[in-house]
Amino acid sequence: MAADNETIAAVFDELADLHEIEGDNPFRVRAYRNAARTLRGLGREAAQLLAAGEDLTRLPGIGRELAAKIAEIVATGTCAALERARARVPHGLVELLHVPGLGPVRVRTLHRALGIDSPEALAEAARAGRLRALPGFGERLEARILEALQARLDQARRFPLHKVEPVVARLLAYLRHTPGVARVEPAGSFRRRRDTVGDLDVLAVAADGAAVGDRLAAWEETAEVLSRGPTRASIVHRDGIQVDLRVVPLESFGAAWHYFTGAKAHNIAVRRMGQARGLKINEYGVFRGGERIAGVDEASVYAAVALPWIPPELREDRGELEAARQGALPRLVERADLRGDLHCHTTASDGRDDLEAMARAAQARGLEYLAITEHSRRLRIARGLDERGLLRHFTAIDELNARLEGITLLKGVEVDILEDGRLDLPDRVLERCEVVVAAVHSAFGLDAGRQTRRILRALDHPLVHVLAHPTGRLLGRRPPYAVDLAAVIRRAARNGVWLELNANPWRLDLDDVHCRMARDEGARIALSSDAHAAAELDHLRHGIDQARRGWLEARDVVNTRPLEALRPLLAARR
DNA sequence: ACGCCTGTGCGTGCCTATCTTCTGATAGG
Repeated sequence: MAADNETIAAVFDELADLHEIEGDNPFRVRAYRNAARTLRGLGREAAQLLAAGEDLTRLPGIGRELAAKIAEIVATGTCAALERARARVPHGLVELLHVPGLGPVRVRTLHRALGIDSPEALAEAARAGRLRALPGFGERLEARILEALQARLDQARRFPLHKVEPVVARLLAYLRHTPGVARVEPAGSFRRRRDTVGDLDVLAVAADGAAVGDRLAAWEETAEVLSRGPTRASIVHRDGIQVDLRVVPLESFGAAWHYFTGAKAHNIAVRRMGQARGLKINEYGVFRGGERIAGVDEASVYAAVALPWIPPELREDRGELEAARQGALPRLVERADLRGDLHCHTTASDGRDDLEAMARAAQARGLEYLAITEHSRRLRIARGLDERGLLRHFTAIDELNARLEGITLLKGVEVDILEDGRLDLPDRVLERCEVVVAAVHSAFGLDAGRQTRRILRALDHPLVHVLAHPTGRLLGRRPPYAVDLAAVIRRAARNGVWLELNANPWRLDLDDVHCRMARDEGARIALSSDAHAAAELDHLRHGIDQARRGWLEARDVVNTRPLEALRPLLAARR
């Protein structure tokens, strides 16, 4: 199958690294990195655009050369320019570039002066004390490099958002109890609610920045202090994540929060808009000449460039500034918009709570309906139900519904999509279900062609309402299976099948980019908890985070509808 | 390498803090 956007972006990133190490024109390096970024945020497969005969040079930052390379990579998986560059530059140097503290200048120095071309050789030289004498190096850097190599900190690690939430909560509570600290807020990708975060950014308002830095360094969960100055400090948390603290005076709070929230590309775009108006925007405020004209809150920063405030989840420079300028920002879906949940399990298959516990938990969370969707027979490990088991379960649901008030359980199933795309239960059973959720739980390793055909076949089944967790990924544990998601989204839109945004914080697929693609293609989203216990109904809020990053409004999410409006939609598939 | 303007060229996404260092390199959004 044709190379996907991630593959193309990876080629461009590597080209950027290689050219940077060679000391090539920095603008060329940036062009490669920009192109990689454009592709990752594109929301449509470049291969598809090419197949449709579209002109890729209309994409920002893609010109004749890069468009030709994209076509080459789509066809062959690589490109001649990459192979040539790889032949010129020892492979290990690219790895060296990703060691903290090393950039292109120092990597070149290492290679030229000492012949170092791999992390192993670097570690050996550092241990022998041969780095400190090099220009641009010193004893401290030598020690830090050795440490980074030994701790394998050179491997970029990202943490699932929900794993760092408790750390952030404890950190904020701790810093807020510091004398002289008026305010402490999270920023960075945590505030933008990305599904994974690389580090934690925290902003504090205080007159004495060094004192706040000292306080962070003294935190009982601090494992190591990386740097400390009068306005910023960085530490490594005992769980391995880096925490960056920034301290500003009150009048700069909004400008600093905006700066520290990013994304970087969004900041640059806003600052450019400022430039065009003769303004200078930095983390201390918005300045005309030497005069501060805005910055106490975020809204004032945006207002200085004639924009409304933009929700952090949208700040990726993926069109939000243009939308804001036109007054066309989406009205993002909120947790309170959800009226029901279309995917959960009970003790009847692999859940931990029974029907009644799940029903009451859903009601307590303000939901009006909950679809009970046990696994089907094929999924033995989850004690999947066969026809008899499922119909007996439906009887229990009917009985419970007769007793319950204020919450309605819907009779459903999460039916396995078999390797050939058929479903794990016969139609006569599926016809008895009010909600049919179909999902892949096996044969993750199929090639993209077969996996895509398999899923498309399931989407063509007239009794399927929802495609659950469309990529099967588990953050940091299991990559998405190979599937042409653009084709899946188009077929779902055409057939009126809903795509799930699985709110389990390890899954969160569809991801942000594909949620937006679905919206643009006219496919609807079912935002579901996939709860295997009553408490996991709280996972819905993680799904909301991702949905907002995907520009989704309440109307794009089917389970924002009240039950009486949903029932006809469900019935329409019958 | 892009993109704009032009005519085979030229300028090129922002701005600041800290350290590794010494007038720069790296890192951060």
